[in-house]
Amino acid sequence: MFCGVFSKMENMYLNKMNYKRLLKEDLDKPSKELSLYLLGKILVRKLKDETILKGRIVETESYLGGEDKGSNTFNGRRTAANEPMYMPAGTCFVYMTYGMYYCFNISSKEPGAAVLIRALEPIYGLEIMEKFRVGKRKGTNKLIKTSKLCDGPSKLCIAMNITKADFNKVDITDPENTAMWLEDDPEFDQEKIIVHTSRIGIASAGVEWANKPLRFYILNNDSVSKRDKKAEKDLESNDD
DNA sequence: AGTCCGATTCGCT
DNA sequence: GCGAATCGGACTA
Repeated sequence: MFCGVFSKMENMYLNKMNYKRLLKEDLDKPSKELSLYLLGKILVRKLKDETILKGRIVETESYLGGEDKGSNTFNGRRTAANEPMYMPAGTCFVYMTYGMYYCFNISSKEPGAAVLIRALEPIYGLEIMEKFRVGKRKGTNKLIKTSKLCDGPSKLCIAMNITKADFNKVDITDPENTAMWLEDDPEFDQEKIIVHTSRIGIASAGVEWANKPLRFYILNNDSVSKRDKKAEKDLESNDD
């Protein structure tokens, strides 16, 4: 990728009109419903120097409160660290995991529940995303395929420069917040097939909750973090 | 493509 | 102390 040169995808994007910013009422939905609603929506990031980065949400996971053993809020647990999950729908919840990565969630309507944004299809600002991703790694300067820039919950935080310090507890629907927001894409094909499958990385929650179909992704999208071939095959056979 | 492993900080017990 | 909603590199095949 060369400086100042737009990719084909970016040029396509530039020809489109501006999309509508999502409002509080758009996100005021229970976690599972919000997970599905957010698929296809555009996450927009404006850096301090006004650089714009955009990615389409292609994979989400729901974390419920109460009974959900995979959730930080299991059994009503409420601490300073998980407080954003109890805040109004549209509140960003950014936490550190494995000592070195962030995960970005958006809280949903029910107290103690949220949606983890697991993957984006990079749409705009690819060069800058790549710079953030490559810069974070030590050693190699190897280029990263566009579809691999944001194909994981922490990769997308690096590529979009989403940090806990800047975004935890921030309302993504607040018009005053011009650093990050969500946009609708009226041209997104709502008929796209959505795969419902198990969540990633919560085996220690036990099989019952680890296996619940609370992860959702767009079928055949290259930027999905982990495909479930069995679930995809089952969809196929139901489709006849 | 699948599996294994080390990195590294923080919040909870 | 312990373990984590992960990632990338190394290795196998």
